[in-house]
Amino acid sequence: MKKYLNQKDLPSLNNGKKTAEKADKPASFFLTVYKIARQVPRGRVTSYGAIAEASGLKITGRMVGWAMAAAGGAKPAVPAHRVVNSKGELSGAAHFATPTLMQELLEQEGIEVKNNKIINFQSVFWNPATPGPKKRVTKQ
DNA sequence: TTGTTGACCGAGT
DNA sequence: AACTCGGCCAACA
Repeated sequence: MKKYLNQKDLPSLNNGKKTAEKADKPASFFLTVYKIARQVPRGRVTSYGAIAEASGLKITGRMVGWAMAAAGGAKPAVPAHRVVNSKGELSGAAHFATPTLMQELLEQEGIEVKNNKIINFQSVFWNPATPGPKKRVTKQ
């Protein structure tokens, strides 16, 4: 599998001018996804779908996962280990340097992982769409 | 160029 | 409870 070492190597970015016909839209959702992922605080996690939703772009969790797969060498680093699926499972663990690395990183941040799944997922979940106080539910 | 495949997700069978 | 399916975008074969 091909790996991207840094942003310059990413496909379809601004310099690629392929998808950048309009200026009011990002040329690629990669950067948007990375930006959101980097806001996840230490000791908290979010989900692929939540990032997709918060991006405001028409992308789905699948695309976020794909972006994460390419995030390996991105600078600044993307805390991809803090992104799990909607059930709190470490579905991306296999993509790390070692199959156990993702879990180890999470445990270092005080997150309990058992059976490839986060314990107390609900309480450590961090929603990028509502990062602040959890009042105000502007959902339509 | 067309078709298949994802670190997904929720709704429908 | 297990399974399929549509939606999304880009990369491969």
